[in-house]
Amino acid sequence: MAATLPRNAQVAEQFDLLADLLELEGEEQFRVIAYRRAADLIRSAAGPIARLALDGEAKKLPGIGKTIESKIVQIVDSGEIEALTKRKARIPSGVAEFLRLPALGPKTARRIWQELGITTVADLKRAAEAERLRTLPGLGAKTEERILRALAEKPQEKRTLLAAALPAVQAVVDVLREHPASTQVSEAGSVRRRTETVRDLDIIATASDPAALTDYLTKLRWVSEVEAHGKTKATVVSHDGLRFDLRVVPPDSYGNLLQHFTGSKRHNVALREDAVRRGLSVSEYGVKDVESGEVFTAVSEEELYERLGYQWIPPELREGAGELEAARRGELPKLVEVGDLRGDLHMHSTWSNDGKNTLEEMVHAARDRGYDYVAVTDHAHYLREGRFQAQWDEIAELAPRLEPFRILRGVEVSIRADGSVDMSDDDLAGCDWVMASLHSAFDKSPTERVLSAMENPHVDCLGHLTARKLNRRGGADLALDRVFEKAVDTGTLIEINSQPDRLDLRDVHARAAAEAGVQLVISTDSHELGALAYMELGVAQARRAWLTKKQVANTRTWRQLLKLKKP
DNA sequence: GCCGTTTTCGGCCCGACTGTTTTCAGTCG
Repeated sequence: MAATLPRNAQVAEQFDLLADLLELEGEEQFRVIAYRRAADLIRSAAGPIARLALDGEAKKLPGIGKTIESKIVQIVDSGEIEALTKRKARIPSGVAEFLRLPALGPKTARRIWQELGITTVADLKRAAEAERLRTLPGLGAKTEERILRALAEKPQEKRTLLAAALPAVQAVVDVLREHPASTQVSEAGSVRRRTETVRDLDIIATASDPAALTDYLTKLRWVSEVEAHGKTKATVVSHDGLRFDLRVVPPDSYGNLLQHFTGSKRHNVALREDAVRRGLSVSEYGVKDVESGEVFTAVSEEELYERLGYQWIPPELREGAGELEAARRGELPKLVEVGDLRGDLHMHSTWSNDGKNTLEEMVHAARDRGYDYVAVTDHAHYLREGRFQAQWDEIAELAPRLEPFRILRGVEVSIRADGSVDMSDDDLAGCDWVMASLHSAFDKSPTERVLSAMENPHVDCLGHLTARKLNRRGGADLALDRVFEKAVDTGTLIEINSQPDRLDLRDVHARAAAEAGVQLVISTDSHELGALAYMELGVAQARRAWLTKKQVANTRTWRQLLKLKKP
């Protein structure tokens, strides 16, 4: 039974498709939005939504009511929402694909289907080429052109990793700040919220001479393409393919605009809905009192949130996931910061074949970052036949010279297909710190293997739990709620891995883990000196997960941490 | 379809841009 529960992603996909099809049928907009919202919510839920629905608990989530809950149960029972099955029979599958094309919304897609009888993307292309779309009133040459251009483009470029976006946007912000015309410059958008990947990089500024600033951006050396260039707005693409969007705004509503362009969309919608209930209308230009017509503008975000009755909300929390309610009550958590970390507990050296720097170099670099301790966690399979003892000898020789900084004897073991780990109990018993990770066979009962690894009394922490790789693979299908429960029972810690393409646990899962009572560790899994700085990414992820210093084990001294972990 | 410090009915975020139009619907973020 439990093994066959549909994944949240599959459930969400059905609701999204149902929303598309209803929209094509001209269904009322708010029903459609309700399904899309539910899909969104389900996709980011940590536990299996199907189990909640079966228990009648799903409708307690905001945005899911009796109807949607019963539709989730239909998916469990018969594999598909009944209403979806019905509509799939009525609407050709190709028509829903039209909606993915720019400038093609449901109204237009429906007319193309019903009035021209076009039901596949291939036919749509042919019709556009034959200039047949413009026979419909309201459609013209430009629309045909746009459709053809979109179809010619390569499908779905990859999203930019935060690790690439962050230094790039910071560099551009710095450059713009130096320009004499600029007064205030800030990153905005998803990069400011520190989402794990971003599509484009938003920057907001105020300036004495806005046109001079947008002009300056378009003429910077590294700009390869100028997509838009006006007096208050410019979009440029860099040689490495990053898209920057600069908006220059009036100084007296800088707070309103920074808030608006930081998003997220979900956060802004929730904020505005809440404002409407209080007789206020919020836009990027100001807060209007509907009754008196008075408009309040804010020079800072702090002012704006205060006017609306909230604590200032850190950008990392602005995802419409309960932050407004918490901020209204003044109960936002004090989020963990990079400076809180006392040590890095996942790091490789040349003792692992894929490590680029020696143990000595890595350890020195960790100490230079100001940590109190570091765990050397090379891969177990490179430490056979005396090599483990040899590594310990090196550590023993090095350690006294660095005191009081502490080098921990660690190891990263792999969780095998049978749930055992690839190092003997004797060797493990000599370690200060043991990480256990999935490295292969991700589809072979991953949950049971992870649960079994946690039963091992030597395993202190799970590394990169789902083993996902951003832009490459989705990660193991784990029953995370069971994993978190077992982690609490056994006293096993769970890592937030800071590698740019891992960031695993992801934000919503880390939040669920902490809420379940799991202690988390933020570590870098460094294979070279420069990677130690990835701690910033892991911390950003932790902040998106609402984590406080207390919920992150390696904000403690090693002595304190010893009391938390398995004996 | 969801939801409730006016409401179990009647609301549901806001504005810009675009293309095709003579005043706006559709799409997008």
